[in-house]
Amino acid sequence: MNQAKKLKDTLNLPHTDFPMRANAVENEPQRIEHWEQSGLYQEVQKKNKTAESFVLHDGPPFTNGDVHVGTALNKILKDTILRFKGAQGFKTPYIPGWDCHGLPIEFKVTKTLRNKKIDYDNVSLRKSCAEFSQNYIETQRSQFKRLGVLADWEKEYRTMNPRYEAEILRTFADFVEKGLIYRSKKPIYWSIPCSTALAEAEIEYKDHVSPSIYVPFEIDGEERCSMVVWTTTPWTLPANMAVAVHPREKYCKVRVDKGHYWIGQSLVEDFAKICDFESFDIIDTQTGDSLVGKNCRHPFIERSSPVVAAEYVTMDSGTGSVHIAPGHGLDDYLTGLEHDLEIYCPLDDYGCYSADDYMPDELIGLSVLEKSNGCAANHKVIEILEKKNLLLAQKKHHHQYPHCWRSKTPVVFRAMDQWFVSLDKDGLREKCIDKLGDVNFTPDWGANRIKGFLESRPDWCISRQRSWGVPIPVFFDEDGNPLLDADLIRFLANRVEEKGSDIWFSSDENSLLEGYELDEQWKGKVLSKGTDTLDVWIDSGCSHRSVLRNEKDLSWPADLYLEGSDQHRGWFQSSLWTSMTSFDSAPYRRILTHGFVVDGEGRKISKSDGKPQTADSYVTKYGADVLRLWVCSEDFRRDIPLSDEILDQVVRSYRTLRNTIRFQLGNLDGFLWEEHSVSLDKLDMIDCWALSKTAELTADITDAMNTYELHRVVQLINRFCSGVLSSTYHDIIKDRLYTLHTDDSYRRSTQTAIYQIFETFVRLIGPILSFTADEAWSFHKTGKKLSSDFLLLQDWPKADNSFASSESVEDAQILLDLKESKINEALENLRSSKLIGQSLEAEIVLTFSAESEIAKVLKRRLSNLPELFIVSSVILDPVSSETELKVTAHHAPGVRCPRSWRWVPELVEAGDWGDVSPRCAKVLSKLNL
RNA sequence: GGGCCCAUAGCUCAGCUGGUUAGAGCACCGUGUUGAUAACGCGGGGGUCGGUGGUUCGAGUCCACCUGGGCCCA
Repeated sequence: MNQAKKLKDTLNLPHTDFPMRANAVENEPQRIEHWEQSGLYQEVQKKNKTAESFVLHDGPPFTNGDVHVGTALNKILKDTILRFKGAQGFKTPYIPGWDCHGLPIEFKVTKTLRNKKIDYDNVSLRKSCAEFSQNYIETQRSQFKRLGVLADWEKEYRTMNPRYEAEILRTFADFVEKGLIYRSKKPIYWSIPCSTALAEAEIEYKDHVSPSIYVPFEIDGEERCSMVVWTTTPWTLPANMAVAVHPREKYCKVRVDKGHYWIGQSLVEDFAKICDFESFDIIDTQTGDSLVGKNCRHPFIERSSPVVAAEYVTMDSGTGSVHIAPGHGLDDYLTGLEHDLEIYCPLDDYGCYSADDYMPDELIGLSVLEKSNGCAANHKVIEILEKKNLLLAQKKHHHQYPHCWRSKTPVVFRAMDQWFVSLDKDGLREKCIDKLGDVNFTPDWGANRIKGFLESRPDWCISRQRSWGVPIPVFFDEDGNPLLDADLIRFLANRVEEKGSDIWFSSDENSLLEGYELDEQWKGKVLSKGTDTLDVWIDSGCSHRSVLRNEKDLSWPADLYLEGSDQHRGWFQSSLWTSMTSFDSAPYRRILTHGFVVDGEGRKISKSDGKPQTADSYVTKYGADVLRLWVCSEDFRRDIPLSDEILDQVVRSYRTLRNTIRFQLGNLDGFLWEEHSVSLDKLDMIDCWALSKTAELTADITDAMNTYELHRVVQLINRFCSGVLSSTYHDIIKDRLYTLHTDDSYRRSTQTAIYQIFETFVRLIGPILSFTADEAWSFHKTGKKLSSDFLLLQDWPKADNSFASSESVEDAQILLDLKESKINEALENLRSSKLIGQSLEAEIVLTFSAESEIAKVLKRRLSNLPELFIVSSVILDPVSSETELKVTAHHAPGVRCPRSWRWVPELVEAGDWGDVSPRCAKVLSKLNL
């Protein structure tokens, strides 16, 4: 064996079994299993059992697919925050949930059943939906676990659980009791052949040719002067209740032989052409505003039709005046609400005009359904207009029109009776806005956003003509009068709690009501149960009640709701309404929102791009810790970009972190705290400095964590890792760690510091890099990959300020600043001149004014300087004149010690090892061999 | 079309109440080391702060408008 090899064996080179590469794809699942088998979640709860609690209430993801990368981001943020709070000593019960009901599932299941030609009724459809939902709960749960999410999975909540459903009904009962529930009409999509309501998702848009007609509405009290509307659904004219104009657009009064017409200014030419007017004059021009308030006469029904203002009126096509049928369109409906128009819809379930006081006899019974020979209702309406000479023009109009996904026929908008929650009764809306003042928002504009929604939303339509949901427990008598009774609903809620909401669908009216004492007025009546279900926003909006108030580990209100910013309109809002109604206070103390995952260009990610959307597709490639590090390195309050470039960068910084930890572990090999640690007041200068930097880091990270600025945490970690450790501390201490005697006090001093830095640093990254930190901790404590020593059971580090303003730390900082600026510059010059390679080959000369401040430091720390600057020797050259400190460097004189690689004046003999520096000789002499 | 929000080096982020040549980490280029080695050190080149106009002695930082993007509505 050659001398070099032998000498190398006398060094204390780092050694650890902590692998350089994570091999996360294989190792992380093992760790998850280990956590689960050890009951880590329960252990953490046990540790903080008696402490103040921090309740993060989980917003339930919808159970209709694999976990999306955005959902993964959400759960990772929650988990990171909870791990931090848990380490801080808070009791952090975390019960995840699932949102089960809703149209997307019902729609998918219905499609599958139909494709398989399986007959179904409400009960069997609901059973299939429940199975569908449950399947995805299993899938998503395991995908969440794979991300490292620690939770009380045993107690997870599902909105389809009977106990949960019962609380939904109790919430509804509260609404009823407070008199907030009322019945009113609202237009919905209706499929005539299927005789069923449709949701937006069940609509397919197809090319369609509709008749387009121009119809004058004569203005009351103005002879031969009309507003003119343009419509492509003539059959809705009988339901016309108003004519809308844009308040700020200009309108012209056009004079032709037949009379005068008000037409949007920019549409006059087109209009005249379409109507074949030979000539026309414009005799007046007004803004829409000044037309508002006029009254028109319906063209063929004895009814007036006021001119109203609507912002959505455009001058793109038509006449600038819009036919408003509040019972047949959503815009029309909202305009109707605004102007107190009747939501009039003279159409039965089969799409035929029904008889009432208004409907002309010749229209009654006619179908509005489009058949091969056209639409009977359209034909007749046009015929009536022609007869009255009120058809200014008629054309064919090609456009996209909604069709029913099942029957493939055009759907109609049809107002039907729905249940609403009155949001203004007893000042509910004001109270909600008011209570928002007690809620903290991160980012703070969240308050503004939710407030905007609260202020502007119309009354809440909570009924849906669906099967997969919680039934609205209402009965109707034979005249259609509803029986809506809070006590009865609570009675039914108790039954649902026992049997699930399926009983509503599987039981008849008598058995549902069995055991309930009806009021006198209802006794003996033939009652039939309603068929509507509740809006699913009620479902999830009740979670604070069903979960926070019912689980004994949890408490109400929650300390934190943390969801995507879309939930300002969704869950945050629905939860607030239900909470205010039942408990007169908000269910959360703080709302934290994150943005959406976008691609590298900042555009939304969509399936059509072919880029992966599921969390799994990333986890199986990069592992969970890299994904967690990505989440936490982004400022999640705005859009969160994700691209290969970004992930590559995250991977690199992960490797750096991992390697830094590995270096520390390697240098703690054989170090036993009880036996070898040095008392803190005896630590060497550079070790004190490193510990003071660690204390700063701890304070900064704790601060960033407390304000949920996780990206700042990651930046701090990275900077510490490279700036404080790799390029400075670790670089400097290598000499003493490797070359001094194992038990040398300088070496032990440094190991003491590393030990503390390691324990602090690993705890600091623990909430984010949960797998890696736990792995490192286990190796640190037991030398093994998996052990029962869990990082998560450790307390959050406290910033140790004992070194903050010590002379050692201040001196070190001055000297390190000098190193980073002038020393490195001098060394680099030497290196680029090919005079040295590694810096140990250099000798430094420092010329400085003897009276300067730095002179004192240099003199005081002379013996530390070579090590600090990583050179072989340092010569001080104090001068009496006032001069700026100057650094010169040259190749060190003397000979190179083959063991320490330092250049010394001369080598001494060290037995079998040959010639080494005196310092190394001393070390070697102490070795027991 | 409306409400809310975002826009600083190739990437991820700092830049407090407006004030010297706009910072960090990563990447890149060059280079050293081969005793953290599928690692580590040193050096260097990159932004005029999305655009335009304004307020001001002075603006990345305030105001207006515009452009691009996101969420939610229509």
